[in-house]
Amino acid sequence: MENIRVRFAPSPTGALHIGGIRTALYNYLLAKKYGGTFILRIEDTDQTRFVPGAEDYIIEALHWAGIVPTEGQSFGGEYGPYRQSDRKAIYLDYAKKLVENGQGYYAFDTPEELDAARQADDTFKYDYKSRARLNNSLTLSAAEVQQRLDSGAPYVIRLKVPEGETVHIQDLVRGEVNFQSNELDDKVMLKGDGMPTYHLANVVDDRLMKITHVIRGEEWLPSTAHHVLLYRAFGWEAEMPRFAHLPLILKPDGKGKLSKRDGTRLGIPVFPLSWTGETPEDSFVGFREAGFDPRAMVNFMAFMGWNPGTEQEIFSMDELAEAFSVEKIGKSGARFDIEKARWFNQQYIMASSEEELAKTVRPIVEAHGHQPTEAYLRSFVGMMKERVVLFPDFWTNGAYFFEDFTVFDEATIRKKWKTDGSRAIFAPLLEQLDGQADYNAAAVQACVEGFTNAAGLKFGDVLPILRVGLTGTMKGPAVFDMMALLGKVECRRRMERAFDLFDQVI
RNA sequence: GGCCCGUUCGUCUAGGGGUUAGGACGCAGGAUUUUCAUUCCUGUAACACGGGUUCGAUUCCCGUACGGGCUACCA
Repeated sequence: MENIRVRFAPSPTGALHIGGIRTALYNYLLAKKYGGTFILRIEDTDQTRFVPGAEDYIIEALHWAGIVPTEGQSFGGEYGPYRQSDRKAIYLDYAKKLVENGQGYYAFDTPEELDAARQADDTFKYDYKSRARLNNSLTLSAAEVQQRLDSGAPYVIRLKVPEGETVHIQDLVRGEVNFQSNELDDKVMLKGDGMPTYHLANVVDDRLMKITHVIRGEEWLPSTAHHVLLYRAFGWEAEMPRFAHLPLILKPDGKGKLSKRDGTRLGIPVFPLSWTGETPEDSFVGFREAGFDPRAMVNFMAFMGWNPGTEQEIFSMDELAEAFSVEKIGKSGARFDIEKARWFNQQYIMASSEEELAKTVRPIVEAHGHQPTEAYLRSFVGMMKERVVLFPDFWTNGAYFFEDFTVFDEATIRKKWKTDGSRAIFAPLLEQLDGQADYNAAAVQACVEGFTNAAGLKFGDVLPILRVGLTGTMKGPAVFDMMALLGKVECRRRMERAFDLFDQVI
């Protein structure tokens, strides 16, 4: 395959759903695999649904995910403009061409009239039958049509769907799909406000931008028949792009496709980035803010509906592009499973260097009022990285590296600490620890072992006291490693504070 | 309702006329770690149903059921 040109064409109506990210990803992967071009086109033809900030959101989300366009809105290129509202005149030309060729016609029926027709008959369709009795340039005289146009009366341009044909679609994912043209309605191509509908704009732009593959969600499959008819009407059918319709992403629970509401309802992210809408109901947390590594999100999304056919699970973007093929895209909907996403994230965190992790974790720690040295922070993330799933877990599970604990594991202390003697027993340990010239893990361990043996205790009597005394919890990295990082003075301070607490509380 | 698409463990999926139907997540148990996590081992669990075709269907065909999408001057 050569000169692959694919596009991701979202509508800026709000935050970009995770399904959109996957569509963008598959397009990107195909382009990357064959050295093609990945284009971002903004489909803002519905002025009533335009949401300020949505375009910026889309671009930022793509950058964050590493699915970066090589051409398109805000990325430049020779086939612009890439925002459909900036291409209005182009669509008008093509819509008129349709009328001139006899493949389209002007229609003057008002939305109210059409609503009424649907009210009267719920099977009403503006099609090859009904157009003969409706208000359009097929039924009106040429003079009357011209008069209406001249008077500035509102009109739309509709596609004149041919009668009695079978439209064949060769879908890369689904194989051959057929539609009877008699089932198809005469879709509006140019709206009353002069803007094109999705169908016209999409076909015209894909043609003008030399798109070779249309990879989009399954919801577009039914209207693809109209698109094929449109290519035919313009005489472009022979160079029509190839179609690939992706399976939908389904709700984690219940039935139906994943919706933005599922995120809030289940407390899981279904958007790449957080979005603040006008109301709390229209505001959502993103994968980024929830603490996901974008590489993990991408890896996870890649596997929703596609599989390399091998047993490898962890893929970098480069590996994904290498292994990707449209033929391996599945046909059935994939249920969104946040547990799997969490597993991927854990894998990526464990595989990350301390340097990388420190960079991500620093802002989290600083948000809690601490400015650790880089060395300290790196040791910290190194010790914690096998014990976290999401980035915020570093703080949630490891705050004691930076400040005193406020609650501690009382159950363990009750078992191991005696108010009438433990303090005296452990006092020598504190002294011996203070005597360590080099407070490294091995030295501290040797010291603790020496104390344990001399006191006739078992490791199991001493370690929990140290661990809970230092951190408040029984969960965490190796005690001696933590002690070495905390340092002699801090350990002594913490133990004395803990002994006081133990005596008070137990 | 009409048109279109789909259906392998709870989930993501591999596979494909004759297989012990494979992997991953999750869950359960065990080993290691005198913590937790990691790691390793083991277990759990699936071809929607009914007819064909065939020596043989989970795999091919047709139905049914179920699920989904579309059916706007929204994308």
